[in-house]
Amino acid sequence: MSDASKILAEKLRGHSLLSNDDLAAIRLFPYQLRELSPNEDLIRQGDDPSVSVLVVRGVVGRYHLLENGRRQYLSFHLMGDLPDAQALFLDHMDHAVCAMGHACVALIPHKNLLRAFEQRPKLGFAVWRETLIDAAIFREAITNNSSRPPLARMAHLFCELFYRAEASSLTQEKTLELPISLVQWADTLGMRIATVNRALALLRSTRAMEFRNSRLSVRNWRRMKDIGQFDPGYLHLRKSKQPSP
Amino acid sequence: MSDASKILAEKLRGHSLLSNDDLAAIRLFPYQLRELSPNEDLIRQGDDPSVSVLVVRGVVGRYHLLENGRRQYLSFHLMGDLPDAQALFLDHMDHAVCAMGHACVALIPHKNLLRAFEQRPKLGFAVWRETLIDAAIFREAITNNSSRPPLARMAHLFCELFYRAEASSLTQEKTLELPISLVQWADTLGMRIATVNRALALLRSTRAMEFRNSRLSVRNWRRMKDIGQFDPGYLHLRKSKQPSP
DNA sequence: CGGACCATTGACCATAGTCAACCGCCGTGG
DNA sequence: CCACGGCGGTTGACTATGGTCAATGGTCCG
Repeated sequence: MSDASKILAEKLRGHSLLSNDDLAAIRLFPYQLRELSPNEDLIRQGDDPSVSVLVVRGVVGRYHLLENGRRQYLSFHLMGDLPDAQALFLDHMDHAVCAMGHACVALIPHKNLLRAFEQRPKLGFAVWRETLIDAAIFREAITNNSSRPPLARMAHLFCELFYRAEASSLTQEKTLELPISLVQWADTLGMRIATVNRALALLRSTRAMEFRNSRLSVRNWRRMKDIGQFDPGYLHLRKSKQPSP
Repeated sequence: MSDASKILAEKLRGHSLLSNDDLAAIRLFPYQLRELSPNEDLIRQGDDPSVSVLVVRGVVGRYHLLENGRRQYLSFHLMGDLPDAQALFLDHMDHAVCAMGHACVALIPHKNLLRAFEQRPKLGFAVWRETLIDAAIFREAITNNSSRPPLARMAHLFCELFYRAEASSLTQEKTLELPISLVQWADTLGMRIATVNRALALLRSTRAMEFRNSRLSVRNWRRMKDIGQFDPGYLHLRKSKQPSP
């Protein structure tokens, strides 16, 4: 089984039960690998891509471009994520997708995915579920950015990213590589760089976690969860209910 | 064709092309009507519903319950919306669904929906698309609440609701019934009731729009769009591309 | 009639935004 | 080789915006 197929299969198996036939169908998807430089745009607002993106390595982000030229980052994606699955069924991108640091993605043609979903509805349901988890993450971001003070807001986002990374075995020694600058955290959380910096300093002083040199280190997960008021339920990472019509 | 089926079909036809067989399948969905009082919870956080909700009349909202007991409203839904479609594939609700004013919903069993989606993938794709538009609305809410000042933030939300209502022919004489109190607007936009009130007063003074007695009246759509920096692209309300595998 | 809830307004204050200066690092080019 | 410039991060001082609190009035309903 090729690399990208294995990554996709692993990801979907994180929440969905797939039959051997489903796995075989995944194995048949053709794809093309693409290396990305830091900050490189993969898809722009308004595009209508004909391939889907699977993150193979690194971190990919999605963002809205604002009238004043600034960005609002919407989400970050790690290995196994499908950051633009919605393009399968929507005719233009309402946001852009870019690489945060160096990254590698696999591009899978829409037509192969769609054909597989028609023939194997359960496989489609698994990807559908993936897009629904995506939406749950957006909902949490609304709440995070709208109703938590700066410290908790940063902590919550760190908790989420770390938790998701652990679920995909992407952490090493309680640290996670996140090539995201303070300006970018600011443009994610709806704060200013100064506030981000002060929040980071405060977090460091709690000894719960530390972000430095593009690495997030977790020192005390329990305390970190408390500070961020983090409850991972919304990530729906256990096996979810399977449709049994 | 029964009422609820007609409403659902109309909604899906707003963005998807459906065959006569697809429409026939929709007509076969059994459902139960339920009347809701203002503020009545329909689904609670943590529930695992076995029926899907279709809004038939009134306004329905979704919200996160916060640690401090306050609410963060995530979205509002008008006639034709499926405010909990994600429950089809996720095993517990990460948020609650409630009626904002008096409302009426149709409850459709998951098992009928899922069986139809297996037999008629295109029908499933249409509902999938619906959930993807939902996600696009969440993304816009992130941006709205995180990076627009109070005045623009209110205006943007009003624009979105009015635009969606017009698309479903739910406005009368440029006004829209929205049984949502100032506290609830505040809990939606991440502001305080005082700020909401001042923003509303300011909006009134622009003569672009007015919200009073649960009614939103649009006086000057062009100016309103400008104030809210509103671009309806993210609502994906034209016919979207159809899968042709 | 009394109480609850919603809307409105004013005065005060705290928080985060703004602005500016500075540091360290790195890559480039003289 | 070093000088330079740019970028990312850090910090301090000031300020403006929006949050807090309190008081008032209106309306609906029991």
